Amino acid sequence: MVEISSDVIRGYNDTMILSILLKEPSYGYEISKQIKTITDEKYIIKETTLYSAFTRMEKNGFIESFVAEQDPEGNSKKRTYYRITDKGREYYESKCEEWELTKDVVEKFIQLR
Amino acid sequence: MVEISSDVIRGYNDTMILSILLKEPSYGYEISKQIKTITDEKYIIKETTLYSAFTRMEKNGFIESFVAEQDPEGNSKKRTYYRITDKGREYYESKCEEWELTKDVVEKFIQLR
DNA sequence: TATATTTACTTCAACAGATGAAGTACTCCA
DNA sequence: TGGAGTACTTCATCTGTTGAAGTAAATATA
Repeated sequence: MVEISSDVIRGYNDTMILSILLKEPSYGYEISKQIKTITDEKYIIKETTLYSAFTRMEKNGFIESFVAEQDPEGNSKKRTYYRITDKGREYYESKCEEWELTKDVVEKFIQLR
Repeated sequence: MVEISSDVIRGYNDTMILSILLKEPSYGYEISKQIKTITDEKYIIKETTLYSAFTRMEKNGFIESFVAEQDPEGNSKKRTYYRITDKGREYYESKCEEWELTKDVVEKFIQLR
């Protein structure tokens, strides 16, 4: 079973999270489930990786947080939602461009079978 | 100008070096020039990255070093050459497999234009 | 011949992102 | 009543990358 090493995916955790937030605001647990589903369980983001990415990206102005209740009555558990900012959208797009370049570069050294 | 961030390439510096050593033994300066040429200068490996990769990979048994003279008379500058081991070849192959998986995963989150 | 550039490294300290361990607390279902 | 699931937080540690700086021989240029 081939596994993805963290050193490879390192540069793209933020991009994955942002790509999910492009559609609508979301929160940690939900985003981690989505990443799992989208990748057919090939990649499962670690909790600490995810939450530290939130902190970092909020500091960088790529996302904004807001607290919301799980149900409208307000008698349920609180969640911290995140929404992507314009700066985040720009960053995401630059990462997509970077990916094309990275792929070209890495593939010069990869032998396909 | 799109630039490759070190966090992206992190997992593949070793792979690039090994891919060059697959053909024949080589040394630092030569390998760095080859990476530059092969990638059309899109990626230039930093000296410290390169030499720390050598140390790490030798420790892991992926490469072996030997010192050789630049010309047969032995009156020239010494170089440390590296040669890939069987373990290194295995590692390289596993990295190639991993790459295919990584590419699939990342591309689920990338928007092409 | 003097000097600048290229070749070929080494050492070291600092940094950033990923991660394991551990803990908290609430909800839901059997 | 208790276990699984949800939804996080804190903290210490690790690894690979990097900048800065230094060394020294070989080669090109003036």
